[in-house]
Amino acid sequence: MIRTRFAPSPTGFMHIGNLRTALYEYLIAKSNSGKFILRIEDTDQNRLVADAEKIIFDTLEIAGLKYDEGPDIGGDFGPYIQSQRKDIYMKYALQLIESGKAYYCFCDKERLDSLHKKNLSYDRHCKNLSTEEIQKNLAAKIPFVIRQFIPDGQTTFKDEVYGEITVDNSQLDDQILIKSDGLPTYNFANVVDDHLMQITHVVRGCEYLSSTPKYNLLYDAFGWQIPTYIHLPLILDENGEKLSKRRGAASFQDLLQLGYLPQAIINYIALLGWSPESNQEFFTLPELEKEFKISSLSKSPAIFDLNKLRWMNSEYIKKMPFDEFYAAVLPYFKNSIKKSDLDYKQLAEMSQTRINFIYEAPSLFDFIDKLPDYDVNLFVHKKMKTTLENSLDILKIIIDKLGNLSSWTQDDIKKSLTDVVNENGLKNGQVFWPARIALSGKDATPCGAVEIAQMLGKSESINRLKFALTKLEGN
RNA sequence: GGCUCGUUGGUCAAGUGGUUAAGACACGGCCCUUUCACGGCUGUAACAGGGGUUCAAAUCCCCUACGAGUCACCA
Repeated sequence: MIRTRFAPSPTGFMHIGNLRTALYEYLIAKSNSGKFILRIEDTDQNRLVADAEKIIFDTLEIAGLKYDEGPDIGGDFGPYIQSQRKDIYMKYALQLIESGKAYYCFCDKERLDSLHKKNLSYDRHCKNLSTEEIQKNLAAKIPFVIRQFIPDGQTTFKDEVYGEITVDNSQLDDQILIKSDGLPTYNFANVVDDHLMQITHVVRGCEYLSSTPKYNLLYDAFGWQIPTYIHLPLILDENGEKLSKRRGAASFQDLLQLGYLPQAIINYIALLGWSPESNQEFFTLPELEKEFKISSLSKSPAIFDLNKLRWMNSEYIKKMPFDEFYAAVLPYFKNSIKKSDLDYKQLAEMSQTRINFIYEAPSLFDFIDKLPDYDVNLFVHKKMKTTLENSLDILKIIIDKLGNLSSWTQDDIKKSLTDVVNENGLKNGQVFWPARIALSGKDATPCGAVEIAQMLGKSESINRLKFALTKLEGN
């Protein structure tokens, strides 16, 4: 059975690249009836952030990535938090020392720094300490780390995405397995846990590609079975650089805050680095589970295009069942529009195809509370065949006609305006265009003159039409 | 710098020796329409460069260029 794991370190926010990794791990497991496991990698005590775990739980929850085992729900291979597994790693590290695959190192920081300055890798200064020296140092409580001994030769591994990769072991440092605080390094904890948790497919960003040989050397040193590796290409920002907080949205939380819908985000990032066999581009999570194939993962990095995400978001808004959309948008209308006798349902209907984000809906109707300052030239429209002159004349007729209306329904208003068209031998646009401009003061509105007049009410409508008259006359 | 990986339109991408080199976003045009949006139709635009192999190369090989990753007691 396939088992994958998502192993974030609790840094306090969910990078979009990490979320995609989690998504693919989830999909690889689920598309094969496997298990998806969550493991928290908190071995760096210097980077602990409060509530960071909660953000991970919440993100996966909102994204719909349900894990089968994890810190908060348990499982047969716990604990699922690395800081709670400290003793396990030490035990395995000592086992490697026994078999000569690892060794104690007592070198201090100054010594290491000086090597580093000369661009040298670790010189194995402590590799051949005698047993007595080691015992003496340990007894004297000299701080130590445990290093992996990298043998000569070459290491080859196979990645499902990148194929076979061979690296000369001379490129590899005798890496630290156990730090001087007694906690394991990421690489070591990762190998031990993936083995103990019976992870079959190791899925991670390709920044780990070059350290993979070290992993294999560890698996070999233990005599453990090497997992299937799946390295994922990077996600870059619009400048082709790493996604960063500075340049806007780098995290899932940022995107949510900007108004992107979780399903739209998931759908979009699923397509960054993977493509389906068909041309389908809208996927629910269950559909992804069905369609996902490791073989159609891409090798080259992808640029995160907010533009396309925005489009996808607007598509998700359009697809929402109306009641759901209405419930989501209603609070925004109530908070942002002062006029209270409005038919919010109608506003919602008019909004759904016109916005990229739910919160944008009220701004479509900003002309209701206050007529904006507008340029008189808005009345001129070539295609509508309107000019400053005929707009003035026509508006006079409209004011007259609407002023005589006793009932102010959309049907009544529409009939009146249509009458103006017919009775004066005009084109629709010649009446409706100036009316809408006068009523809204905007060249684009989410509805026509009739609806706007009805929303504003009779007296406000007449006022605005008369105001337009003075503008045109003063011209 | 060493090592490793990558390179199809502005962006995401299909493509696994023979195609008019898909599709989507963005951009332009047209239609629909009392504006805008939606919807429909349509246009511009790509195999990084150079050598091979082959009857035939975006697809295979080599070199170059460019980009990226990595070389920590970070993950």
